[in-house]
Amino acid sequence: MAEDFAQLLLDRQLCFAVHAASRAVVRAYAPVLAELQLTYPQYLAMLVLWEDDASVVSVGELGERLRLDSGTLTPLLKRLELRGLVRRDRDPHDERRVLIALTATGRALRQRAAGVPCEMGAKFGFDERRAHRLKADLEQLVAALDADDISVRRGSRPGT
Amino acid sequence: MAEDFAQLLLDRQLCFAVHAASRAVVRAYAPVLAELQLTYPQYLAMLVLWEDDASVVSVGELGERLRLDSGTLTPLLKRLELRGLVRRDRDPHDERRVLIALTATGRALRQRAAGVPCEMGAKFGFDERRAHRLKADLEQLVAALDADDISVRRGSRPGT
DNA sequence: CGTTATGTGATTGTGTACAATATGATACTG
DNA sequence: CAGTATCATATTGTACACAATCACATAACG
Repeated sequence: MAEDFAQLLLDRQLCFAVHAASRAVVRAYAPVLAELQLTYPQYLAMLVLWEDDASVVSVGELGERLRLDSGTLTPLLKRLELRGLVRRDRDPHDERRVLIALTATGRALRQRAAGVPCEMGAKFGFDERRAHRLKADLEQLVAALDADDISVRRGSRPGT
Repeated sequence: MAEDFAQLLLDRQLCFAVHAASRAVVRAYAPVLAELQLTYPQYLAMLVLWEDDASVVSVGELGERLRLDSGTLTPLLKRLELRGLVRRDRDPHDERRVLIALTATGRALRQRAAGVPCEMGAKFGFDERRAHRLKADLEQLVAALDADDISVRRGSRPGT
C-alpha cells in the first residue's frame, strides 16, 4: 500500500516529463513561427505538405501522418485556407474525400521556413547522437502505447 | 539551400516525436483515468495535492509545479471543486491569493488512484533504466528551452 | 492620505485535441 | 434496384493551453 503511494510520486516523473516537454517545445517554437504567422500544429501540417512537391493529400492521410483526427485538422486547415496557403477541394474521383493542396503562396513560405530547424536546433542544444536517442525512445513509447490501443480501436475486448 | 530544405525534414523528427508522444500518453491515460472521472491534467493537479498531507497550495504555486498558467488552472480547478474534490478559498492573510485544499472526498480518491501508476507502467513497457534515461533527456530539453526563454520573460533583448 | 508600482488571480479570445454524432457517398447484398 | 454496411469527412461539445488584458489588493513613496 505504501509502495503504491510512493509510485504515485514516481509515476509523475516520466508521464509528466513528456507532457511538460511537449508544451515547452510548443512554447519555444511560438516566437520563431510567429514571423511566419504559423502555430506549431499548423507548421507540422505545412512540413508534411512541403515534403513532396506534388503536395496533394487527403485530410485523412494528413491525419495519419500527424496522428491527428479530422476534428482537429478541419478547423486548422480552414485557417490555412483563409490565409491562402492551401486549397481544400473535393476529390472528383471520390466525393467523400477533401484534398489539401499547397497554393503558390504556401509553397513560397517554404523558403522563409528554411532557417527554422537550425534556429530551433540551437535552442535545443542537443548533440545529434543524443537527439537521435531521445527520438528513438519516444518513438518506441508511442509504438508501445499504440499497440496497447488496438483493442480499443478494433473493439476486440479481451475477456468476452 | 538544399541542405536547409533537407533539415526541414530532419527537423520534423525530434520536435514531432515529443509532440506525438505527449498526445499518445494522454490518450493512453484516458481510459484508466475515466474510472476516476479525471482527465489527465486534472490527474496531474491531484498528484501534486496528494503529495503532501497538508495539501494546501495557492493557484500560483500549483501552476509553478505543473508549469501551467492560471488561465488553464482556474477552470480546471473549478471543475474539481464542482466534483467536491477540492475547495477554493481566499487566503485570509493575503486576499489576492486563492488557496486550493483537498476535501475528504479528494483525499479518499487517492486510494482508488493507487493502482494507476502500475497499470500505466505496464502499458509503457519501459524498463526502469530506460525510463530514467528518457526522463533525464526530457528534463534537460525543458531546462535548455526554459533557459532560452528567460530573455522573453525578463524582456532583456540581446541586441539593444 | 493620494499616487504609483507591483503582484496575484480572473476573464477573454484564439487555437488545438478528441469523443460522439451526423451526413453523405460508395460498396456490398439479395 | 432497394436495403444495409462501411467509410471519409464535418459538426458539436467538452476540456485544455496560453497570450493579452482586466481588476483588485498590497506596498512603497511623497
